[in-house]
Amino acid sequence: MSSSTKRKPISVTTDIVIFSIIADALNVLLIERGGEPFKGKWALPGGFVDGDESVADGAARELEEETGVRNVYLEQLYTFGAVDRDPRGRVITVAYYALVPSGGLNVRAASDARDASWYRIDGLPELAFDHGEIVATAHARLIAKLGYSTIAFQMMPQEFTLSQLQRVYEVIGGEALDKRNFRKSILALEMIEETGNLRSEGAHRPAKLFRLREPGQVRIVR
Amino acid sequence: MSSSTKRKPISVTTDIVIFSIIADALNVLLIERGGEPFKGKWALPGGFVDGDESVADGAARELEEETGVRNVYLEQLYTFGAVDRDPRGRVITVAYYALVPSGGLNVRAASDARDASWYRIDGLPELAFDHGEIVATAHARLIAKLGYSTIAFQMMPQEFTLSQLQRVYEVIGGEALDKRNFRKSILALEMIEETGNLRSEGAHRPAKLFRLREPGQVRIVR
DNA sequence: TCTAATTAGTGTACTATATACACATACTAG
DNA sequence: CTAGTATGTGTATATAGTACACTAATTAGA
Repeated sequence: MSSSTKRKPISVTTDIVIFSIIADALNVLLIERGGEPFKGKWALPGGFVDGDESVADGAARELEEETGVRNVYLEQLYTFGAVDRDPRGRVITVAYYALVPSGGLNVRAASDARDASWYRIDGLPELAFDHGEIVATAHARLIAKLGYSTIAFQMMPQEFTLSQLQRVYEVIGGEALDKRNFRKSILALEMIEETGNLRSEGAHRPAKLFRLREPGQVRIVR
Repeated sequence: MSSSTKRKPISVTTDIVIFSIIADALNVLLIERGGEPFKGKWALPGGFVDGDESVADGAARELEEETGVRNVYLEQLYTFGAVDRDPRGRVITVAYYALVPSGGLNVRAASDARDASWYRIDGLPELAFDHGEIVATAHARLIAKLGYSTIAFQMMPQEFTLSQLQRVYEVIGGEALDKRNFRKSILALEMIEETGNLRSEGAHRPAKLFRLREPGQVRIVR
């Protein structure tokens, strides 16, 4: 490795695309920037990696600082390293994406007085830096992984109905699914079990509640 | 983003897992380290990212410096960011993997007088840094992508026979495939066409040669 | 030049998986 | 007690994947 040439220092950040299903729509958490550059624009939560923490730890720390949640699904997405992606200088970012269960989160309380809010993925404002590209990459990854892994379970609360789970698949996948075939294929995975409880939430038959057999486990299927 | 705290500087490198099929086996290109740390140990080709080049450009540059090849398949793999992965200090690496067509390469000539050589993936020496983990990650990615993309075509020379292609799938996937089913599924992709030429290389019927319709194109299939 | 050896090249029947589809059930609101 | 609404369930069909055996074209050597 070359050691004599002077190298312009490169700063390293993490940015996190935090997904959650809210009101039957896929949402992303954004932070309004308080300072330049891109003051007033919306951006992904994130920040510089400390010298004494791993990149993954930095991402988990930022996630907790912005949302107050721990132990949610967090996966490295891609590293964005264009020369001019940050006007302040040479900054590369290791992007992650996180899945937060529906309704499990009071974001504003945890978000350090900065203006944070959820935006529907199909109604995003203009984003700072290259964060639009990062969100698009994360969205594509999420859609792809829905098809060959059990990642969708990571967006469910502790107890959930099969109809709720189906709505998650439909909202992310963007197409309606057959109820009987959906239930057949989900139950065949043997990832969930009945809790024995029912949920009544309307003028109709109550739904059985299910839980994950091994929370946190994500399998590759198909 | 915090700006007042002093940050220990983080250096950024790229490391590249260069795969090629040689003598019906999957091989990886390694470089013998000439200096400390890990002097004499084998390591992945790679080096520091310059301040005025993108991370992807840095990877492509390292690839060309070590192998002399350009325009081969090169994909970002994963970013390895553990605190203590490099004894010299805080260094994170953006790992890539590359696919080089069989027989298209004279590595030693291009490799800048350092000792470079191919190792079978099932007979690797002990590697420097966390490069063993990087190779394992790349190998897993390659096997997975074989199953849902047309990435295998990127390891073929300009003209190739269907039997050659089948051997690539068999060598990477690690299991024998049925000849008729293999040909049926490959031709159904409509990715290749006959060149009209034949290759005779032994005491048997000559094989039809094929070429990619759109070289460089990689599709997601299935 | 004939025979043996070797790899190339080809189709069909069967099995497993995925898809399409309709009605009874249990509850609430009025 | 009736109307409305979301839950819960099985079967038949279509599609995709898998298993399987022989002929063709060449070279080497008897």
